[in-house]
Amino acid sequence: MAMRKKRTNDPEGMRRRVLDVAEDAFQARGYHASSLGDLMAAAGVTGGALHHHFPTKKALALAVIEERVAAAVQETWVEPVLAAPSAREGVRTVFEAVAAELEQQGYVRGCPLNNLAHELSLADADFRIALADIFAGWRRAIADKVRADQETGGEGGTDPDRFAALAVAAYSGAMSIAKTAQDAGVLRECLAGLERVEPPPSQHGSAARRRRKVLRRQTIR
Amino acid sequence: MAMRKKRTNDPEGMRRRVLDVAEDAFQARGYHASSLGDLMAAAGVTGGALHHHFPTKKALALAVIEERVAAAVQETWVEPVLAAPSAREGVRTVFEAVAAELEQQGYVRGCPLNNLAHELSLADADFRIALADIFAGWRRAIADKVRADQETGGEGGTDPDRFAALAVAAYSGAMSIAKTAQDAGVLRECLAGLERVEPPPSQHGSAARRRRKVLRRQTIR
DNA sequence: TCCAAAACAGGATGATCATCCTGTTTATAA
DNA sequence: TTATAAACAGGATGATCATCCTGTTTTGGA
Repeated sequence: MAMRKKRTNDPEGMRRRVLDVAEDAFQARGYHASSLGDLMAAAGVTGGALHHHFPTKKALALAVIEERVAAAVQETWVEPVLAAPSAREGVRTVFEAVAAELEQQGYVRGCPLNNLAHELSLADADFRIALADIFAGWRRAIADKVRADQETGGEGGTDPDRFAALAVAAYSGAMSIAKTAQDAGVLRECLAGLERVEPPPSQHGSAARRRRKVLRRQTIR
Repeated sequence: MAMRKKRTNDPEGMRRRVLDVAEDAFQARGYHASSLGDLMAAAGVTGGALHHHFPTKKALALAVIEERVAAAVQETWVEPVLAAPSAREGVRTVFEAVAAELEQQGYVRGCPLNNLAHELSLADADFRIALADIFAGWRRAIADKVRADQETGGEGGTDPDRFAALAVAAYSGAMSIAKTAQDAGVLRECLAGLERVEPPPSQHGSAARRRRKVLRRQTIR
């Protein structure tokens, strides 16, 4: 009198479970070090099911990048920056929030975008382009926010693209160092430095004029 | 009348050839994506010889990190910064030199330290510590240079550790972005931003005083 | 000269891994 | 109800890979 086993098809749920464990594994161990067998076991999914939703490992990774990594950048960076009173304050908020989170959880796994970017962008053009798009959107969001600040009077002569590039690079690099040192302290140091870049509009105006000149040279590139 | 094949033992040369191809392969394809078979073929080395000099793949990677990656950071960063008139000028020199080199060779393979740091620092504690030491030495060299500048009168209130952390992070992050975008332009943008961090000592002195205060707060961390 | 250790050769091995394939079950629409 | 496709199961397969092992050659000191 063994119970009749009933199976229920749940394609979305199964796909989601696979993406969940893949996102986690790629983040923790990387793409090459994560075997599909491990993922199948962790997700409780058979080979047939996995292959049905993701015919190749590359397809799975591409989905992780486009659906999960992009969303992570959106949630941890783009949305907080857009919601902040200014780009500068948004950047500070994110740095501090991430640093606090890392310090509390006691270990640093690194930035998912950076981790995959290093391992995959030279390996495959599709990977590289998908990852580059995320970097570009991230930078554009910050630069646009600086431009919006400028139109409402704030953030005098700061070059939007330059500030965005430095913010994203400083964060990415700081996360690399933090991951290697397993210490989030460098994030706070970088934030402190970042806050001293082209300090907020002073009352003088001379600084703004000087900056303008260099900005034009910069635009040539 | 076939020639008698003569073999000549050359342990140092063989070890060097293996490290050469391993350094290159780890940089271009990463650790996991580089098989020992590939390395043996590229170096023209047999399995026995490889195993004699490097009993495991990990031992080989550790040697690459400690002997090659550390040396690369020393040559491209530490020595130029020490040789420069000031830390600030040294940082600019390196950024510009690397950007120019990347633009001329047409592609970006990324920073060897960063590439391996991302792939290996969570995988193995020995890897992680070896890589963290290189990061630490890199930062310390820049910070020490700032301190030396200050003792000879330059670089007023700039916090040495903060400046070093930001320089290293900005460079590492910019290289990540450049590698993903296959465009070194972001390096120049980050350098431009970096040069506007706590701008060099003005004649006024008011700025220096303001900076001092924040610097003290920073030291608490 | 002789001998022990280092240096090198090259194949064996067992494990792992991504993909594929043949079925079976479930859902959907006609 | 029935036909059809999607969803899932689970094993097969061939390739790859790091390590190991046995044997040979070279080297340097006694």
